[in-house]
Amino acid sequence: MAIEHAILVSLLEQPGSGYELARRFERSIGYFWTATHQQIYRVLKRMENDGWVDVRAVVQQGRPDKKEYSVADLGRAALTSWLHDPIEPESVRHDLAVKIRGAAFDDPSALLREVERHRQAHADRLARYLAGEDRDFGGHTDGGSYGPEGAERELQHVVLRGGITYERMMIAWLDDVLATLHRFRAER
Amino acid sequence: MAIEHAILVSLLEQPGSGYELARRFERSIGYFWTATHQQIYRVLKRMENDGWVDVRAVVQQGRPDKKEYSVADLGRAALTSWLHDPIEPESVRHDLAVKIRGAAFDDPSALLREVERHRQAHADRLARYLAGEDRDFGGHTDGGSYGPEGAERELQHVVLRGGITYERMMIAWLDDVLATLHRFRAER
DNA sequence: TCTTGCTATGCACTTTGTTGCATAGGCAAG
DNA sequence: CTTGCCTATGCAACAAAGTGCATAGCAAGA
Repeated sequence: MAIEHAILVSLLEQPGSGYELARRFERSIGYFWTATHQQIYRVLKRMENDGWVDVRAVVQQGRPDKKEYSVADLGRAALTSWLHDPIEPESVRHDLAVKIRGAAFDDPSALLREVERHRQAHADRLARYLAGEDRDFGGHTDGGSYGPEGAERELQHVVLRGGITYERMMIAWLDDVLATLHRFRAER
Repeated sequence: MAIEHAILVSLLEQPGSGYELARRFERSIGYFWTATHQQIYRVLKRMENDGWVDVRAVVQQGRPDKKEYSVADLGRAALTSWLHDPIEPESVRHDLAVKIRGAAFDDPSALLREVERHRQAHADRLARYLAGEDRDFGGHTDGGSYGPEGAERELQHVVLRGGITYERMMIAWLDDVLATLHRFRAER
């Protein structure tokens, strides 16, 4: 099982609607898990049927009403049980690596541009992460915002540091790839 | 599209049977793409119907006969076309990161063991990668083996270096996670 | 008022991936 | 000669995920 647990964690950190969850999956949680809104609504419905979450209709002004979900006891229990279950170390899926090995059988120039694009995308993500880190975990104690505190905050931070480390690694590796491709092209 | 291209690249590097491909997906290609044999056989059949690959029955002694697949012109063209198509930077799926954020709502001791297990798994993988690097790309010119040469070899190497860099990063990050969890536990 | 855009929710279809099961040849050890 | 293991291929059922489409409230500006 999978996305259910990411949703449970997100709802424990902060109850919210499907729409809000979808937006969190574009940032924060999205650093290590992606999900479309269709998927989220579908899973939320199932979780509601299974009694994992409670729903509350929230009337809003100036925008459509929404359904706010929060974690029910059954959901909390399901999460705890999952947290105690060992999981397999993730298996990666790197299309780009396939392309790189495929470049041996093709003109490398197109790949060069592709790798540069990816490098840029990772540099952008890194910048976003660093901005987020400064905003949410920078030294300043923002009296106005009510973010999570203590352990919750520290654990969010260490996960974000993971994202930052990952992006830095990718950039370094893509530089290695670029250098290799340039060498390869020069040889022809 | 996805696994088709990984298979095409693998078959270009070296023709082989479904069984052999499945084993490559446990090593080499498996560093950045996973696939079960069921999946591979299914896709190979489709690729054969589409004329992407050619089949040749190979009679073997001491073991069951096999079907050796190699890339046909149509497959080669399909690969080239894919190589020239831009792809989206991969989206990650880190169950462990979900668990780490979930640990804020649970006893962290269980997670501590889990993270240590993962750290060990990554250290093991790193050791395997490094051994493979030494074997296949170490300075020695092994006159007896006929590995790929030139660009193909260099590109395989840079992908392997990516795997090595990734595992090193994961180990470093998991150490950070462990330290954070220890601190969290000490605070209680 | 018409269009654009954001909030908000959802269905239907298709593709992909996973799990379980089944078959079969041959080797080696007990 | 039976059991276990490796090679080798495949089907069927199911679960998960992605893609496309549809609806609707409300606001702001052209």
